[in-house]
Amino acid sequence: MDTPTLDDLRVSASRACALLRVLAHEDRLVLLCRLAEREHTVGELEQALGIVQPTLSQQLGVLRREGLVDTRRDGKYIHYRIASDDALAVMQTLHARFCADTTNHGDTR
Amino acid sequence: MDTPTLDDLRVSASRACALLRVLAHEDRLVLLCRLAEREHTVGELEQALGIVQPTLSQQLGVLRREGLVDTRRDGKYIHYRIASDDALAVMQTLHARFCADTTNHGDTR
DNA sequence: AAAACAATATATCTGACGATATATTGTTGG
DNA sequence: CCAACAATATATCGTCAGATATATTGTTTT
Repeated sequence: MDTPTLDDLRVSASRACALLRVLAHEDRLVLLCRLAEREHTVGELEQALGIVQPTLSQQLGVLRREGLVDTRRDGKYIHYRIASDDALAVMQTLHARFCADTTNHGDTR
Repeated sequence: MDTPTLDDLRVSASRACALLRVLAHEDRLVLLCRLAEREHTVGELEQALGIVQPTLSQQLGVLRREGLVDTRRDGKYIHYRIASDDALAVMQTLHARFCADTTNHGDTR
């Protein structure tokens, strides 16, 4: 468990970076927050988050292509849910750090 | 501990997103990996990572301005170290997910 | 303490990528 | 076949990364 080779590090960093690039977008992050609770239809997300539908669809498309979410069609509606454990793990870390309990204002920075 | 208001969510997402944008860059990620072990001088980082000095200095500048690293001058050399617990927490999550022990190839995706 | 040298930082420019908005097309249910 | 919902295509625009040149800061030697 010592320092990895530069190549190994680069390979891991490249993969991690690909995930981070998808997460580093406020709309997508908020979408994933909601989806982390439970699955949602596009219409629900649109209403809950106030994102206009085409924008929403594009960002959902990014999440789909990158494998962070999966879809399920139920008649007219399409339900989205989180599909990536990696993404979920990062989301949980972020939640603990940035959405922590507002009663506890310990500034651990 | 139920669903936050949209405003709260947006505020948290905005802050988290700011961190993610800084992390979502392969060179910066690799830099932070090395700095997570111990502090390093610019010259050490340059040699260890094969990044040309001006590029390195620019990325270190980003990390500094965003408060992810801190510096200490020792004569001719400037030592960099990680300064943000938030960044460190995300780095640890990423390490566990993407740099896991190569002997254990469990694909938990 | 001044000159020469080494380490680090900054400025400027160019090219490429990513985001947004608008328009259009596809699909489902009645 | 019409209305509502969702996805996609396209054009425009801004932002960011990388390269080169240059500036700044500190150290060492005399």
